[in-house]
Amino acid sequence: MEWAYNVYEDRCPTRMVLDRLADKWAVLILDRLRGAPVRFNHIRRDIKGISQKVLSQTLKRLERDGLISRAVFPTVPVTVEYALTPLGRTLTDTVSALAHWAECNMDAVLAAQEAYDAAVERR
Amino acid sequence: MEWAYNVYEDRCPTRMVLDRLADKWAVLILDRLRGAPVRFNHIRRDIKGISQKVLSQTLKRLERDGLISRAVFPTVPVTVEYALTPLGRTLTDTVSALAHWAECNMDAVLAAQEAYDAAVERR
DNA sequence: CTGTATCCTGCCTGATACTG
DNA sequence: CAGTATCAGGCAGGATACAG
Repeated sequence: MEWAYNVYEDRCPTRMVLDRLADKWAVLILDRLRGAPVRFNHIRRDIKGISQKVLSQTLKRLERDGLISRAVFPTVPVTVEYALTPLGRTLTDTVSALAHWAECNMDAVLAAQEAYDAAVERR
Repeated sequence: MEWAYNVYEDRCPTRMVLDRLADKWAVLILDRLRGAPVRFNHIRRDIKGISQKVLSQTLKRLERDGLISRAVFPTVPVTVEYALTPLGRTLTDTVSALAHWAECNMDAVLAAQEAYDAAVERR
């Protein structure tokens, strides 16, 4: 499969979309939402190291991009559930493949880094 | 396919790897290198908008991660060719799938953005 | 041609505090 | 619980100049 001609162009819409996807937190969040809807602080607890601010920002961006939905329940205090939209669901396999690759090839990458650093050291 | 338990942990090696892949320029470069080896300035010209510095940094990181190789030819002036390593080649399909998704669903995302912005406007 | 070095600016982020 | 507002600091990234 080939990309369309304009992926390499600056500011083409495809690049904009790619920009969103090429984000660590977005990838983790999209994967986290693969199952049932999840609440804000639940995601926050699950994805270690993400700040409230960044989580909020990323969720908003993903919602704006139509990848996730936001449902507010008028409980006290309020409950908000995030879930994948149908569009977002078409992306999960791809995104998970990326993360899966990271899992599987982590060792190879770490070994390569050590070899590289050792080679630099010797110079 | 499920991720290993620790993807959600902070500073796990998998996250480190994911960090590298979740980079716009890295994705574009890896895709650009799918064919024959390419020289530095050739990549620079092809990928619009990338600066010399960022290209240099990203290439070095990808080389350190064992994803691409760097071959120096003692011509005058010197010629340097970058190519995918076997390890890097195992990643191209995944990375290209991501970019392909961006191409195919660009319109849906843009439409979602417009709808979102219009909804915000109305408030 | 293929980079590195330096400076400088702007944005991103964390920290903190506050609101509905 | 689910955010927003504000501020300060750091670091990524552009511009420019220079080197091998």
